[in-house]
Amino acid sequence: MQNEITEDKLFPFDKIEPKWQKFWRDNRLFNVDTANAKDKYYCLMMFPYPSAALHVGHGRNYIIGDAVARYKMMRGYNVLTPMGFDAFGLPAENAAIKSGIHPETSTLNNIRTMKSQFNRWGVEYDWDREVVSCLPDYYKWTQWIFLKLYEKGLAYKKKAFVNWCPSCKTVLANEQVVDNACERCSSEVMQKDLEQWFFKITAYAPRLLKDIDKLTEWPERVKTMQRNWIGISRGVEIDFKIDGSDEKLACFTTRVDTIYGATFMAIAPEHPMAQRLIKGAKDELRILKEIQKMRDVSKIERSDANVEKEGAFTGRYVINPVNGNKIPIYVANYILMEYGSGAIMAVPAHDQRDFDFAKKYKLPITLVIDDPKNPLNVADMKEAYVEEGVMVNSGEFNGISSSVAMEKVADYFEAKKFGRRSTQYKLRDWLISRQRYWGAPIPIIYCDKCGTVAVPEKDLPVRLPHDVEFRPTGESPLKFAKDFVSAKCPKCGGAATRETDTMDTFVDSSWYYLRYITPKTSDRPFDTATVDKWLPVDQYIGGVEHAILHLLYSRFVTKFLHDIGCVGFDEPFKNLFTQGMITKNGVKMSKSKGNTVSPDDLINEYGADTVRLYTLFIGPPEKDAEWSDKGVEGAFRFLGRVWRLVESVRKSGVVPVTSENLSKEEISLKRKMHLTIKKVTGDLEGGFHFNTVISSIMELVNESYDLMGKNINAIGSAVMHESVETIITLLAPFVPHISEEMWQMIGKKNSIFRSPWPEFDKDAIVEDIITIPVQINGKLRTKVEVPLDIKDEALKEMVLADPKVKTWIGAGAIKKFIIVPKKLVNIVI
RNA sequence: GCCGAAGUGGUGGAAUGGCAUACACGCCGGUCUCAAAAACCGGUAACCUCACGGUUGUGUGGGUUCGACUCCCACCUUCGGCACCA
Repeated sequence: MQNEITEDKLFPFDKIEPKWQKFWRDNRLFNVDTANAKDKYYCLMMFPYPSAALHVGHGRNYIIGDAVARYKMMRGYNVLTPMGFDAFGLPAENAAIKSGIHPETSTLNNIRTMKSQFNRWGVEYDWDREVVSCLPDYYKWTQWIFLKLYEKGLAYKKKAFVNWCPSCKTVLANEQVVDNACERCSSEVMQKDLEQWFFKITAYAPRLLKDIDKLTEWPERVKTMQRNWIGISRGVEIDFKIDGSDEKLACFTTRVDTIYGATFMAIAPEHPMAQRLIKGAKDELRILKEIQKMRDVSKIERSDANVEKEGAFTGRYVINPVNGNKIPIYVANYILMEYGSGAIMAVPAHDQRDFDFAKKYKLPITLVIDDPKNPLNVADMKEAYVEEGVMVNSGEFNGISSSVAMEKVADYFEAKKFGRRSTQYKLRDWLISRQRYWGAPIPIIYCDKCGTVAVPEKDLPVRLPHDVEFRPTGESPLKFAKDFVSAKCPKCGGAATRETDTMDTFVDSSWYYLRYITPKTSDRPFDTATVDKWLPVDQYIGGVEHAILHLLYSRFVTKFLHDIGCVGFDEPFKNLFTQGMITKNGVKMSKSKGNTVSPDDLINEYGADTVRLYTLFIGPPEKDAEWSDKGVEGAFRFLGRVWRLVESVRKSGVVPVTSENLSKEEISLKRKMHLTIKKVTGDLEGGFHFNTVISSIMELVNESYDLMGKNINAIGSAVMHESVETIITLLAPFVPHISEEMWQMIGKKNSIFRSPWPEFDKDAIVEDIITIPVQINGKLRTKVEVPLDIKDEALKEMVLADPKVKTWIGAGAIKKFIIVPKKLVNIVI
């Protein structure tokens, strides 16, 4: 690959890189004293699951983070950039079932491998703060958070239909089900009626939604996803009196304006009143069977919009409060028990689902909102009219627009006490139980006498036993660990048993960013004062795949900790950056697709700086990008070019300090240099535009070469020395090893990361003579060179005297003469 | 269906009301060399023209403006999220 002749043209990355990696570590460049540091900057990357080997696609996240951290360091901040491992979870356990290697062993091995990969990338962290979620000194505090939630009634156990992955043999949170399939293994998810632990995240739904507005520095798409997931609906909850009973049936509607058009009621098959309503009906048994049939279909299957609507008449009626009409009550498969009150008023004329149902069961359809443009006729309607319109058949509300009626009817309902305004959310409580081994045990004890008892804080952690048969059976493997299960009741001291489910790993990852601040505290999860000093996180960087799960759960846990006085802020992440993924052959890089590119091979061939530079140059970092091996070579060539430039300038000898009497070319290079500083700094401050940052540094390198080509004596000039120094400094955050080395080559003693970022000089950017494009009727025709401070009149005269302009104008009359100062001239003829 | 993001050379992309295609990849040519590689220099949107130069051109169709990749309206396509949520 590298023959003798080319050898000396390259830069010796294989020597440079280990040298500086050691230097940074020996000099503790990335270690921060969180208690005393001023001008803090908390740069956080989502901590990874420890997997066997990282590919260049994974690398993007860490390289971006490292570049940000190093840049902020050069801007004078005390940058905290910690790293840890989200170390509990299914893959290690599944691998263990296959290979027989204990999850702890494989996890800790993988962590070691990953750390050495970070090291080779030149990605540095404050390793004194490493957090590993599967170690007892960490999960002790995960359990502590559970206990605090339990204390406040926000962790509770209930029997519920839950998502069950038959392959992973565990339950899943709603957030972990994607297209009816397990997020992890893609098996089709089933429903099971199980008793499980939940966190009451729904209690925080209004705040989680409202505070999204505070997250001004989050990507819009992430905020939208969270809004959709929380899913707010405003409407009215109506109490319908059941005919022949004192009982009421509550239902939620967002379209109270259509109340006069309600022609039937529909309740979910699971509705608690269903059994009672049908009691005594003459074909009670048949109805019961039909309801049972609906319940037997899995909820997920049932919630598919394409499933045929099914229903059964209960034989009972409710009274419509506005007009006293008797409305039949149906049990229907399209009603979800979890949303609203599990019952709806059906308005077939103005809701497509109700329309379909009414057509099938031949129920009446009453039009109450008419289309002002094309008046409707029920007999001709092929689908529900769901738009706004004019109220008809609606008593005193006739004639007004439906949007106005929406409020008036709601007011009327509240005045008459028929119902009340209400807000509903789609968000469901967070199911945290898992019937698996490799997770944090839920700190609960069951006593025959005292019932469910929380493990006292002093007894934490509830240790995960090491030797357990963890083959998945559908029941928690811990159930079969006798020593683990048997416990003393903390209340009465009697024999009791432990909860054997473990916690969802998203609980572990919902608070790790707090632990980094004071990672060694052993009497509490973190020190509040220090955490309040460092958080919210200044910059969070990670993949968009966590837009809902991790980011929503972390926001919830932070708000909870805020409410119990453990932290002073209620949003954990001020700035969020979600990087795009790296594709190869058009698809996401992954081991299963067989299209991964190994960083190790590339680092051996080109060095880490080349891989880093290419990764940052590949495109806008928030967008997906296609990996190109040719592009890597281009990055490598560029670094070689910079290296040779620095070498030539260094060899040229002592720098003349004066920058007076500069040649025209030198002035031009100096201007370019200051423009580059301006552009690079602006592009970094205004977002992470690494691709344009690098291209503008390339331009400066090209111009420096141009000057050398034009004037060999320029190599030794002050301007050239300055330019080279600037190039090295601007490149440092991206290609740290070669930058440190070149920095030393030009005689600097300090680490470049303890040297200041360059400032641009306004005066050096100003040009005396500027080129002004001249347009005629908006089309570029020529350019004129004029002094910067030329007066409009003089400019006009000069432009009109230009022979090209004269030709173009010809005999035409000038209608307008537009001058954009220092930018452009446009003549309209 | 609803919400969000995007659409620019052969390729990745740059320019957010003022010179479209910076920078890089690829390709073509030159210098050096016995030769090659590397390096350095130059060219590279399409069409017309020997050339000078001109015309067209940022998904499509309209509009605003002296001037539009950029703003407005309508649409098409791709990607991502949500979806029987009353």
